[in-house]
Amino acid sequence: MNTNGAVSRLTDHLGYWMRMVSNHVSFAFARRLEGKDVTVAEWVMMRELHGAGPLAPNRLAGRMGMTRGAISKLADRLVAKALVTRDDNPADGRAHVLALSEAGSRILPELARLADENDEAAFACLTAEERAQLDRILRKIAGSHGLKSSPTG
Amino acid sequence: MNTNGAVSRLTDHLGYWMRMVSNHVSFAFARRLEGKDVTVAEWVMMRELHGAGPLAPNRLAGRMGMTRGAISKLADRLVAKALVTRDDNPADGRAHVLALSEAGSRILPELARLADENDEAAFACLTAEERAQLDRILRKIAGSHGLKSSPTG
DNA sequence: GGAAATTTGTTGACTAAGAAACAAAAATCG
DNA sequence: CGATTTTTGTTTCTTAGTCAACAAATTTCC
Repeated sequence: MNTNGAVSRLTDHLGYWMRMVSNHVSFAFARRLEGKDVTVAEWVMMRELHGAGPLAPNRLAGRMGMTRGAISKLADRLVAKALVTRDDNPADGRAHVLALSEAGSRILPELARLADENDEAAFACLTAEERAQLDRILRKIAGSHGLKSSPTG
Repeated sequence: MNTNGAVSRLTDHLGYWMRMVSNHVSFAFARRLEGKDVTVAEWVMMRELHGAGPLAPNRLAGRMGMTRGAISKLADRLVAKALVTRDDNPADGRAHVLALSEAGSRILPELARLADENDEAAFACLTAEERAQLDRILRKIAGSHGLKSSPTG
């Protein structure tokens, strides 16, 4: 393709459709989160803290594919909303420990339900076999590129 | 899934893997564009102007899934780099006409080549059949949600 | 044990986007 | 025609990131 200097069509790229669909799913989820006073990035952090337990900001940065600076400010917001707690790490004077607060734990299932619904709605048009294929293919790509984190942007 | 109030795993969501892979592809492309002094959003606008010919900012906003404000500033940057021209529309005193400049047209094939290479590299791990499946599935999802624009974010 | 290097979290400057307010031009419609 | 409404692009303010500089604490390595 594109061997003769011609410019291939934008829509020939799998990456184009990937971005389109991915963006749609993210936007749809953001819309669902409206009214819960939680952003997608905030939900990802809460979800991460739920799944992995209390974590240092540094570890979260790695898992979420964000910089430490971004995590610092994101945690600020969640602490301000009282959904996450930030404590000193007694074992290391530099480090902190971020954890879900009581209130955070309480609303998490509701947010998770919205996430489930969003995923369900986004891929409702696919047959079970197509979903399985998509799942397998996406995991194969992720595996082949060593993707383990979950970038938010 | 999640019928008993339990919080399903984050990685159970197709949307999770979609975002992960999509983000990776976009990041990889941004890396390829480094040194060309062109951002991904700038490339998308140039590509759009190449494919559809001169366009009003308003039309571009629709096609690119961005606000008019964002297009205005994006065009500012491209005009400053002399890759795009912005002229008054003689037929409508409000409207403008954005078009690829001579220089923009000249570097576009090189950028398109980078896009092709990026797509190729991103999905190199897939068999021809898997690519066809992925392409079909993504287009099916996009079609079912009426996605026609190409959001940049 | 102590100097140097590294790690950790925060901060400030910057960037790119969205939302809303705006002015100018065009379209609508009595 | 002329008043009102709509469209168009810009601008301002806000948001949410990155990057780089930084201070404090820890680790490394003689």
